[in-house]
Amino acid sequence: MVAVDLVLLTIRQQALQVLLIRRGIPPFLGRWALPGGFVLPAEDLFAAAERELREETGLSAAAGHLEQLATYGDPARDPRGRVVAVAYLALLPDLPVPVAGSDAASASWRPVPAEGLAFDHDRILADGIERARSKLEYTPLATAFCPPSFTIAELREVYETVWRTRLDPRNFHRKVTSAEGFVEPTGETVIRDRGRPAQLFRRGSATLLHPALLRPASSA
Amino acid sequence: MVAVDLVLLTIRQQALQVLLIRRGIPPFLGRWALPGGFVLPAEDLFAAAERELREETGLSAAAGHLEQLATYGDPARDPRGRVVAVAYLALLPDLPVPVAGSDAASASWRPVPAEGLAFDHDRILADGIERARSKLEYTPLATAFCPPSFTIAELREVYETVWRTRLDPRNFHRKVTSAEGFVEPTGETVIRDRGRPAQLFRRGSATLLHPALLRPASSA
DNA sequence: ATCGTTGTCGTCACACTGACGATAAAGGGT
DNA sequence: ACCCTTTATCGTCAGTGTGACGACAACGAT
Repeated sequence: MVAVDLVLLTIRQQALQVLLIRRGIPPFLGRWALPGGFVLPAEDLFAAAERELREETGLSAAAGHLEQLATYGDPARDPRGRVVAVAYLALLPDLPVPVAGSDAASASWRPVPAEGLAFDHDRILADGIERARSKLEYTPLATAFCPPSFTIAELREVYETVWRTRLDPRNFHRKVTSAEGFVEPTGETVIRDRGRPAQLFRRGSATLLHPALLRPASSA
Repeated sequence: MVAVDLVLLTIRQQALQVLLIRRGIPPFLGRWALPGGFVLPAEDLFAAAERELREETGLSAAAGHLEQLATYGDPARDPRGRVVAVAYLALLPDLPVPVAGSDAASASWRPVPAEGLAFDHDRILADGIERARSKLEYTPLATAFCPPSFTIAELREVYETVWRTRLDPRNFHRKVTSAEGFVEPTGETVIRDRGRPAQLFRRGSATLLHPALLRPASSA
């Protein structure tokens, strides 16, 4: 009667992508759906979300970020009967792992926006994306999409991808490095493709950004 | 198995208060608890929250503001067995009604912080208060605590009470009146206690404040 | 009339922002 | 070697929002 559904977001191939599973059984046979499953009788909700995350990706929650999103309880959301779904949102770095499918034969990363999902998963996904967009503004969670060390340009690409915007590299650099506890320099530098080598950074200790990085007004 | 719990906040007697019910049956007999109840088999979660709100206060959700807060599912949170609680947060104007107790004999407004509540209601209440504090920053929801028309000073008292801070009346006035769609003048004026008459305002149409009203740095 | 009280407008220095110029440090081609 | 392109990083400047606070307006009480 109580299920946990996951919105797993990552950035692959310059695009925001979500992990979806093609359903092998009715209802919604053959349709894409968010991964999820029922909560075990003596299991905490967060623990259930962590378990699903591990089953689907092999990752622990520590690698990225996992938080409760919202709960969906429309009596008609599941044709089989009353199922209340507690949705969790995860932001994950790009995995070399091509999704260790456990029971789900065909799981894969799909670009967002995705449409025509099973159940009310279109709305859950939309809510998750909006939450992610908004959290980038006032928390350092963009680093959850990055590997342990990264350049400012890579962090900027995260913002540009999630917000679907272009950001001025010079202003972005200034804001990120002046926001207390957002990123810390590792001291190393690295050459990515062309151009001058960039400094490497790791996540800072802040949980809230001050000042915040507000997205530009027009978000079509 | 699925319950809805309500965090009903209002401002009475210059203080932030929450509606609590003294439990008449075990477990936690005699302790204060958040109002709540089980979700009916064919009932939507939001509808269940609205129903509880109406039963406890006689108010409809339209009078104030009602939103989902979070879901709590620790297997041990209810000694009687597994109950997943979907918590809702409501911000309400000060009711002349002294709480129309339906089944709950002893419901009353209690000042926050309240401690020693039944179940995990201490945490739910704390989460609700923090959500309310934070929402005042970037939404016009402070008006949900006010009657249909109000003065800027009354709106300021809402902020001061919820944030436990003093705000400069002149700066507050400037920010509120310059934030697009926050409040609209009704054209009328009113004399409250002493001093110069104040203009009356009603809620504007905005759902997001721009620019936001950030709370001062130190929030003890 | 004077005073205390509350509401409203103005001023000023400072912080943050967006737009954009300038320089640094790499690789590629000739 | 020498340009040229590319990317990273630092600086500048005007506009805007903010906190601190002065000034005045409009009421009731004395």
